Amino acid sequence: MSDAASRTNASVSACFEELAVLSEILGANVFKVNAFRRAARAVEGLASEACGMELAALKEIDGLGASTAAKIHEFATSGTMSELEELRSQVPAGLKEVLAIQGIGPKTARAMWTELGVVDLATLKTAIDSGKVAALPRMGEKSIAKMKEAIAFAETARGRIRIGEAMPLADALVAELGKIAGVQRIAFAGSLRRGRETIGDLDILASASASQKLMDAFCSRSDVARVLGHGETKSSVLTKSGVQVDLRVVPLDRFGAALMYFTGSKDHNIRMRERAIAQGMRLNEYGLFREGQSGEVPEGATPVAAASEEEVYAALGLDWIPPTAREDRGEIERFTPGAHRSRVIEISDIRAELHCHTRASDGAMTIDEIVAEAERRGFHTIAITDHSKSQFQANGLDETRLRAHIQAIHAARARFPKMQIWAGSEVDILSDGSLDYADDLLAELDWVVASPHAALKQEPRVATDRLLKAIQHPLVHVIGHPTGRIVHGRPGLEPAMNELYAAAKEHGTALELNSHHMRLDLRDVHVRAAAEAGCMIAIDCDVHAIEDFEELRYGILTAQRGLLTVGQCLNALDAKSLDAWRRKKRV
DNA sequence: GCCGTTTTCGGCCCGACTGTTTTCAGTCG
Repeated sequence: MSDAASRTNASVSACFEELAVLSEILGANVFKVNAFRRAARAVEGLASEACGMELAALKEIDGLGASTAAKIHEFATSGTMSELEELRSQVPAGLKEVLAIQGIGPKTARAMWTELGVVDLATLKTAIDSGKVAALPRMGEKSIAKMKEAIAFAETARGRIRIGEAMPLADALVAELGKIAGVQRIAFAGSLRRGRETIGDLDILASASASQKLMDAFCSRSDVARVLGHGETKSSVLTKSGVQVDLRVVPLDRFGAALMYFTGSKDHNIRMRERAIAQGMRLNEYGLFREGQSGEVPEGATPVAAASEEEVYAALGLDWIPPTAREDRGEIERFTPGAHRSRVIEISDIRAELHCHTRASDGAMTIDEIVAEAERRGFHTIAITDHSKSQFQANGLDETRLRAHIQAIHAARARFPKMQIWAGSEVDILSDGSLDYADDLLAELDWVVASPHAALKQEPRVATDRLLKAIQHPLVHVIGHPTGRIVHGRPGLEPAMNELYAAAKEHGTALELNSHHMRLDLRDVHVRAAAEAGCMIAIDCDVHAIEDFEELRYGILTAQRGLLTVGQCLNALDAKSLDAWRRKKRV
């Protein structure tokens, strides 16, 4: 761990998270534990690399203080944190997986470790079977049974699922349950509504005149594998595909407060409740309430605001904050009434698709089919960008085929007079940063997306230089999926992103936010940092088949999480401006 | 460990649920 390669924000964040878990097991002050967790999230959401920052600058970051800043500094120079090493030497490594079991918290984990010698899941199971766990205080028959079930679940659980799997499931559920008689309002909440790239479980919120009927219907759906809980206001099921879905029913006049509460994030909610308290109010899932003389909210009090999110935010002195911004990353300042803020991109702003594949390489559509679909969606521009020759497994085009393809694409212009149709390529950025076609051929193309596809485990410095070379190339318009990561698949390259942003701005090269839910690359924090650095971003769907156009919604959610403004998105330019931007690379 | 329109010390979000208890500790979201 002594090379600079692993000193990313993700690894710093993981250290703080581990500090939290280990100190929690050791019985540390819960506020100290929370402070470590908050530091972990603060670093994770940082625009620039924490390890490259000065101590003084680190201390200024919300959620970091003298102690956590010093730890980051130590990590930057030594590759580790001495306090973390100290805790690791005290706590068995396997206890972390014990603490991760649903229903087992720090107190229980600690008791089982110190009193029964439980050090991992295997010793936990042995301790349960031998009856030793049952001998602990407050540990009865039901607790043991639940623990066994939770262990079995943990051993088979899927973990978080990608947004592209969760969203269709949520849409279908909301549509299906919304048809049940008596349902007045229904919506999904949680991290899905915030547009996170992965989702732990689905949260669905409803108001209904006959709550029990809705709950019964929910629990008896055909794709339910197991009912985890079945009450009048809250039910949970596990679907056959292994996804946990929670349904909660709230009164219609409290829907806004509940939607806000269940949308989160937890950190955002905490900030909102703190804000309520500072104004002599209390906020919970039933509404915003004014405190009485005693400082408590009187029983049965009427809320100051509850029916809509807008009301609740307004009563707290804020403009409505979009769910994608609710991560405790400065949104309160941003959405203070009167604060200047540029309009963030929306799906209806997108008027061009600049990265797609036809049957010439590995796509499923013809040129005409893709152009027709783009036109149908109200786009003014489409760039056809099939793979280059090194992508032989994707039937990449050699020079001869590409020249013929350019002719075929240009010929389509006569059939779609209203569309701006560009002959392009998604040219491979080879491992040394050179491109897969010679410059003279690239110059014949209207549009060049340069992407890394192979050698995705390069050292960060090598990867940075490789991508910089492509960004600086005078014929390249966009860097496609810059890191090559796959969500829940592979980490991809870990270049010094700040260097990429600076070079992209200087050379007028755009960076892609690839909308496909498997990629989402750039990711949200990258988009935010790139936008702050003044880069142009292309939001593309990397279309291979007609349904891929629908991936745009995930790209837009990610862009919104990155606070990308309309003016910084290539695909939101009008046809003439976009063409003018393109031509800057063709003089 | 962090933080400040009550504070540089003394607080730190809130409610529900569960199972174990005769009043509440622990966990979760």
